[in-house]
This record gives sequence, C-alpha cells and structure tokens, in this order.
Amino acid sequence: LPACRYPGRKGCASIHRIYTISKIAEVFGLSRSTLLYYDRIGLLSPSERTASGYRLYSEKDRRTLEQIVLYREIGVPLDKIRDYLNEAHEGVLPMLANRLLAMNAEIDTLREQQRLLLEMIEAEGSLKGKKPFLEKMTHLAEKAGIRPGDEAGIHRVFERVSPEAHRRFLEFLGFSETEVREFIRHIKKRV
Amino acid sequence: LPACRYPGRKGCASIHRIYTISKIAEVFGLSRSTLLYYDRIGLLSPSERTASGYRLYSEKDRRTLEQIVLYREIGVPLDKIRDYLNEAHEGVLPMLANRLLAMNAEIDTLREQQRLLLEMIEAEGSLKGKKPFLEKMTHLAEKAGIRPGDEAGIHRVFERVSPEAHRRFLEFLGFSETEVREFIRHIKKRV
DNA sequence: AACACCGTCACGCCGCGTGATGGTAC
DNA sequence: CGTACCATCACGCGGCGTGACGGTGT
Repeated sequence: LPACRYPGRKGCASIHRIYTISKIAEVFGLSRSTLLYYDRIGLLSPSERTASGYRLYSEKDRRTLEQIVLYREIGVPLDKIRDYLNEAHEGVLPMLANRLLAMNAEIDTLREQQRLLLEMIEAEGSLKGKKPFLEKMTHLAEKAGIRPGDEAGIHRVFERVSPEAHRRFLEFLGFSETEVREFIRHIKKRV
Repeated sequence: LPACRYPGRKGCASIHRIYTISKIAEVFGLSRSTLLYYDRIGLLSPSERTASGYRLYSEKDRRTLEQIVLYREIGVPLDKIRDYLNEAHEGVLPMLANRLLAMNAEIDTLREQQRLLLEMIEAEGSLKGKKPFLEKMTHLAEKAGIRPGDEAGIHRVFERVSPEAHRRFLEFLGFSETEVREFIRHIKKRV
C-alpha cells in the first residue's frame, strides 16, 4: 500500500482518482504546457505534490478543470474564469449574457469581412456580369488553384474544413436556393 | 518654394500629396504606432525621409496603405499581405478563397460556442421547462442585470452593440418566428 | 543504463499600445 | 519661448508552444 501513494502509469491512479499533469491533460485533450500555464497564473494549481515536486491533480481538481475548459470553449478569457471560480455562484448569467453580446459582435465583424472579400473578388473583374452559376463557380475554383474538370474540389475542401460551411458559402455568394441545388446535383454526379 | 519642401500642417501637403506619419494615420483611421510597426516589419516603409529623419509618405505609399488596410480588414495576416504586395498580381484569388474557408471555420466555431453557452444557461436551471417565451426572456434579462420592468433593456443593449444581432440572438435561443414577432411587439409597446 | 516522465526557467508568436527620453518645426 | 509634432527603444498584453537543462521513477 505505501507503494501506491504515488500514481504511476499502472492503474493506481484510477483507484485513488489522482492524475499526473500529462494524464489530466490527456483526459481533456489539453497540452502539458497549458496545465503548467494554468498553474502559473493561479487558475488551477494541483492540490497536492509528491515529495519530489510532481504535480498531483485530485478528483476535485478534475471537476474544476472541467469547468475551466467549458468556459474557455465559449470564449471567456482566463482571468474572468478565475474571477468566477473564486466568486460565489450567483453572478454567472450576466457573464454569459455579456459573452453573447460579444459573440454577436464578432459574427457581425465576420459578415462585414465577408462582404468586403466579395467586393474584392468582384473587383478582380473575373466574376462580373450575370454569367451562369456553374461558370462563375468553375472560374472561382480554377482561380483558387483547383484543377480544371475538378469543380467538385472546392466542395470537398469545404467538407473537410467545415461541415456546414458549404451551404453558407454558396448563400453568402448570393446564389439562390435553386442555383445551390443545381450545383449540389452537379457535384454529386461527378463524385 | 524651398520652404514648401517639408509638409507642414498648413496645406502644403495637399499640394504635393505628401503625408507625415500622423497625417496618413489620420486619413486611414489608424494610429501612429501602427504605421511605425508597419515600417518596422517592412510592410510599408515611407519612400522618403526629411533631413532630420521625419517619415514622408508619398501618394504611392498612400495607395499601398489603402491595399494593406483593405486586406487587413478581411483578416489577412500582415506577413501574407507583405508576400502578396511583393509578388506579382496573379495569385490573389487563391488567397481570398483560403481566407473564405478560414472565416467559415471561424463562424462554425462561434456557432459551437453559442450552442455550449445555451446549454450552460439551460443547465443553470432557471430556464428549464416550457415556460412561456416572455417569462423566459424576462428572467434572462433580470439575471443579466437589467432592472425589472425593463425587459426592453436587453433589446436596447443589442441595438447598441450590434444592429443585426437581436433577431439572430432570438433565433439562436431557439425561439420561433411567431415568438420573435410577439416579443418585438411587446418591446415596441414599452419603448 | 535506458527511457519516459517530471520540474523550472526563458524566449517566441501577433498586432500593436504605452511610455520614456530626447530632437525638431513653426 | 512654447508646444505640437517627430525619432528610437524597450516592455507589455493573452494563451500558450518550444526548447534547454536537469532531476525522478521503474
């Protein structure tokens, strides 16, 4: 039993629910340096250390980290997370509401960027006029470095990068529902 | 005429179309330190200097800066902008297309963050169940620090921060078109 | 003795903002 | 002479990544 005081790589950890730094990092898909950083800034310090100084994260630490990761995922800066973890539980909703406002502003920014981007593409002179949809799309795909005859390439790129992006991209380019369906049919024939 | 070699604050600049650093910053709504930074990283160095070392931006520099600002606005990192300005003009569309892909990924990220955020609000326990829309909305507004009887407050906040955000916020919260219309009517009665 | 883990520095990234310290134009 | 501009340099931010150098566990 005294040999089981420190969590090795052999299952002892799962009994006592104690994690080394790399183990707990792996659990949450984080890196070791992230945990080191969280310790440095006082966001999450392990509740114990071994005699030789190894960080030991308890089950309670794991739950705290779970909270941290959740807040981080919704974009709350780490110092705000720290404030919240120290505070009583009451003030959470204002923070979330503020975050919502900020996110909507970010989305507006992205929309504006997209608008400008489209203007630049239009100004490039290649997509002017009212060419048929497929011609436009093919031209754009070619210019984007996709081989001729591979109009589906840009589609596949989208699928890889962002599952939902493709439809939104087409709509953002200002194509109608009908045109989008036409393009999808075209893609499916080729792939 | 020799007195007019340097662009003072008195209109001489507008004749020769030469700008001092603060002047050209003002033209584009940038700060002086931004221009200093662009010079440091070799993105935009003024084509001339006075004998005493003052930066002098020519009309050509102004056009270059116009390009830079445009690319920056659509989110292209400065080193890529530099690459593009040095290269021949041909490769612009691939860059734009890549930027489009990245932006759509960013939007997906924001959507995912919003989804998580909503789950957190729901988990807070206050908005569970199928309470009527206005009750939910009022509760959220109160929790967000808006005075009771001021349900329109959150609406006004949205208007200030983001003109388009309000409708999207309601839709994102999962409210139906009918419910949204009901809320808008409610707001208009009070304001 | 090998090998995988652990520790603590310290510096790099991006796009600037901020201030210090001192010179210059009008 | 004032004061509003200009120069250079150095350090700071957030959220880590990266690597160096050395100790520890098995």
